[in-house]
Amino acid sequence: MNDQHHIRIVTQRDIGEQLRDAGITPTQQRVQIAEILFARPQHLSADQILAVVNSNGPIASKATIYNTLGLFARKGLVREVIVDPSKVFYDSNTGEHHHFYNLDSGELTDIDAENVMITSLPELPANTLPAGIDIIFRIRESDSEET
Amino acid sequence: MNDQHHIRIVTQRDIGEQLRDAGITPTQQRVQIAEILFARPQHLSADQILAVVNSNGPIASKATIYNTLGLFARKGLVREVIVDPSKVFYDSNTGEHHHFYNLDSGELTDIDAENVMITSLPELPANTLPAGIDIIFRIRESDSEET
DNA sequence: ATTGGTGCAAAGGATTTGCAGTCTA
DNA sequence: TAGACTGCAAATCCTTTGCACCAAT
Repeated sequence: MNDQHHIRIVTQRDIGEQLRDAGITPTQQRVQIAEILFARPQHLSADQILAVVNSNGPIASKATIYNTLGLFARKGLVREVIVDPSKVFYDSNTGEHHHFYNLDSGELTDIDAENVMITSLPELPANTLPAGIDIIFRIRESDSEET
Repeated sequence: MNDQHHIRIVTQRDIGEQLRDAGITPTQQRVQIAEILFARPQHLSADQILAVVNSNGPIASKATIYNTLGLFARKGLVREVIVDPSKVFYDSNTGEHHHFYNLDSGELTDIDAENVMITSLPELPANTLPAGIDIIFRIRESDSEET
């Protein structure tokens, strides 16, 4: 059990380093949020992160969650996924990939970039540079009602 | 000038027919909103439509705009484009196509579907059906600042 | 008359902001 | 200690809702 403890500390240090490398001061709240996000590739809303962060006692406020997620996104640590007008998802998978969005469950699923090959690219408008491609496959449950 | 008038009336009738064909009762407000949207393929936010509709005197309220746009979207007359967390765009082009989204100007531009060929499609999750594909090329002005 | 549609204002939910207090370096 | 970061609450912004009034059948 001491090893367990040791491992957790090491993990935290690594995250601190990562944040520092990204030019972010690793505060307690930021490390906590980063730990949750980077535990595995996942898609969480600000609200969900707030709930998880504070599940063992109050650690961060709503404002801090938003500030931190915005900061992480600007620094490229997470990717904002905009598929639902009502909220933004933060994706801890920053590799090139796309998404399924289940309209019925609201669930977001990764699609590896190599499973979606675009063979023909459009010409960019004058004086513009590419800033990213989002491909969203909207899906529904096979038994869901038709509108 | 009488011809002009005549033409406008005919146009309105056509839109009324279109709405009826879509199962929508063509009220004055709905026709006005449809006229604006279908004048040409374009991308407008609820707010912009509100402004245009009422530019020559108050014709529709904010609630009616939202109700109508939601109705049109459910009936397949317009397509909701979700690229900006702060607002939804309504696209009067319902043909298959994709978008450039200029992060600096907020401008949305159509890309003909034939200019984006996807050669490899991912497997859908179990028990789901396709409900649409959105492809968004995010771009920025070539002279814009890097974060 | 009945049903559906509209307007207004209030309610809602997500995100941002201002400022005082707290932590990091 | 100085500057950065956080918390709280109020403020914003977009969108939805509730309910009374108006319009069409």
